[in-house]
Amino acid sequence: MHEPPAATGGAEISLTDVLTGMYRRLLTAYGPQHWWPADSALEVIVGAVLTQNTNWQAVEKAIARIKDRGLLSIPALHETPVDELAHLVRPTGYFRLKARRLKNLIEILVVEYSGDLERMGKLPTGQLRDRLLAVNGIGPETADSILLYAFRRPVFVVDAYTLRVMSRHRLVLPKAAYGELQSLIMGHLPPDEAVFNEYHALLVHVGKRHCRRTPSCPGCPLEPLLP
DNA sequence: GACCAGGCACATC
DNA sequence: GATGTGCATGGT
Repeated sequence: MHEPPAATGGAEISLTDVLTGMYRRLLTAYGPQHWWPADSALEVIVGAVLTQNTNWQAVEKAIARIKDRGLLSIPALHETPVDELAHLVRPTGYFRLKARRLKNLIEILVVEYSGDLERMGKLPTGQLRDRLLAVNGIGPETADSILLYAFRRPVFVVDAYTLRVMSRHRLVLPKAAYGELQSLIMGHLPPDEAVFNEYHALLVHVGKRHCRRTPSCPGCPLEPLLP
């Protein structure tokens, strides 16, 4: 994995420089995003499942409903019937599916780690990721969100906004696979959990406002990015 | 009334 | 390996 040699005229820019420059521009324009908006690691995990293909406002409602009933704990979620959980997370859509997915995750937490997130957190990052991915309903983005925002591992989370922003700026093709974009980014940035945390949040923020399929992007802090 | 939102699993070719 | 489809509510 080599950086392109610096051009004699100083015109060439490495991917590391591009990614670092994007990060700096976004942070300057928008400031720290304070992600993940949650009070506990368990809340991050629940939110990560509920936000699948769903806007965050709906997730907040659902989490509030769970909290209001005092069910935001591993034992309580484990005891809650799946139908009752489905009712609570209804605002997020796919509610039967998501209730089942939450139960799948809670089940392995209880059975394999005594319902103790800290015990699960003793696994090295690679093994932790594999274990999460083996749960039905936990895909790469959900697993990586949990790794980064609940377990604070230096893993870059790729999502629809990441792809939108990066492909618009020609760093990858619009149809790039998850792992392709993730390894591109992680291969060119040092593994810094705090930076990955902030960077992903900033990409979501800018992606909601810009980088859509429009010819120009007035007001975007990333424009112009590349020559 | 479309269209979108911080995906994923599964079937089919 | 690539592509298509079901899952579903709520806001704009």
